[in-house]
This record gives sequence, structure tokens and C-alpha cells, in this order.
Amino acid sequence: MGDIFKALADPTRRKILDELAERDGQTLFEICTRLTMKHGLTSSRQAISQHMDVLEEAGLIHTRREGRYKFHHLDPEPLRRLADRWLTKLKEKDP
Amino acid sequence: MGDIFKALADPTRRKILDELAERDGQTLFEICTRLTMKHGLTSSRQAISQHMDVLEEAGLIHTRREGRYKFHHLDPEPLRRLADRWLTKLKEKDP
DNA sequence: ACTATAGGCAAGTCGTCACTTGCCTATCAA
DNA sequence: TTGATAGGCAAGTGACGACTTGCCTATAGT
Repeated sequence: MGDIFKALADPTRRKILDELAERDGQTLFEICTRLTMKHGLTSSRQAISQHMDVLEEAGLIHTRREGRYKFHHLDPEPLRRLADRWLTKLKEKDP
Repeated sequence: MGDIFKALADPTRRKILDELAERDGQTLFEICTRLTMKHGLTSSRQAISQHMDVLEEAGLIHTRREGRYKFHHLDPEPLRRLADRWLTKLKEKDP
């Protein structure tokens, strides 16, 4: 639960999610180039890769390997469960 | 926008919000005692106070001073705008 | 006036986080 | 097979975040 918020706390990670929301199933290099092109990001490949790990551990994305490519797919489910907690009622347990 | 996620990233701050959601308008000491009682929190008064500052800067709570008391009120508005971004569509700007 | 209560301010510690650097593995194309 | 492409691993650095410690201000009760 807290992993999701921590993952969303970083602006670069949010931009990655935005990018995947706009075009799902991108590889690491695709995301890197598109982030630097469109959003003016200057982060290195390794930086983005580590952000991906955080997002995956939070369950916000899942990956699919194919040859030397690794495709990243967005999973909106955690966001939905998140909204359920904080908008219907705020007094759930904290797992 | 990112301030809200950073504020929600900490489990103690989420418990504070839970506490205020259950009983709005508490003072700092009330929240401190109730957190240690019900949730088994061991944080000091200053720690909680600093968490409050973070929550207030994020716009999640607002305060009202009255004599030597300072009452804390929850503001669900930012949470609502948050859900609007991440559940209707994910490709908004990042302000 | 004096004391207790509710809270604020600021420096300092310690751990985590974002990011870099350097090197290594694996897949594909020529 | 050689070289280029896509990605991984791990140690190290710098900054920020959570929390503590110590002291200070202001309001209220007696």
C-alpha cells in the first residue's frame, strides 16, 4: 500500500506512467528516448531502469520479456484500489 | 501535485489522516495520545508536529488557532483531484 | 505572580533515495 | 564470428527525509 504512494511520489516515475498510459508496452530504450524528447528529461538509462524496478515492485507496471526486448505494461488496478480507500472512506487498515 | 503523493508516502502521516477522518478538528496533543493508544505509535510530539506541517503544505489539512489550542481539520479536496487525474485518464500535465 | 499546558524553533543524527560510474551478459544482424 | 544493440548488476556519492534533543514562547489555571 505505501509502496504505491512512494512510487508515485517521484515526478520522473509519474512521467513514466504518463508515457506508458499514452503508449503501452514500450521498452526501456523507447521510454528513455521519448522522455528526453517530449518531456526534456535528462536522466540516464540506469536511472530510468531503477525507476522501473520501483514501479514494478509497487505493482503499477508488469513486464514481458521477448528476446532481447523487455516490454513494460501499465497496470491501473493498484490506482483503482487506492482511490477506493481514500475517497469512499478513509479509515481502512494499513497493510 | 507531487507534494500530495510525498505526503501520503509516509505511513505515520496516513494514520494521522485516518485519525482525523474518524474525528476531525483534533489538537496536536489529542492526535499524539490517540495515535500511541490505538495504533501503538511511538513517535514524539515534535515528530507528529512536523508531519502535520507536511500535510498542511500539501493542502491535505488546514488549521484553526484558538487561544493556546490549534485544531487540525482534514481537507479531502486534494484527494479528489488526485483521483480525477489517475483514474479518468493518466496523461495530464505535472504542475 | 507562578506554574503547568499547548505548541514552536533550530541544529544535529541517521537512514533512505535518486542518480552516477563502470563493467558485464545476452540477443541479433552483417 | 564480430560488432552493435538491449539490458543487468553492484558499489559509491550527494541530497533529502524522519526523527531526536534542547530550549523558547504564549496561553490558561490557581
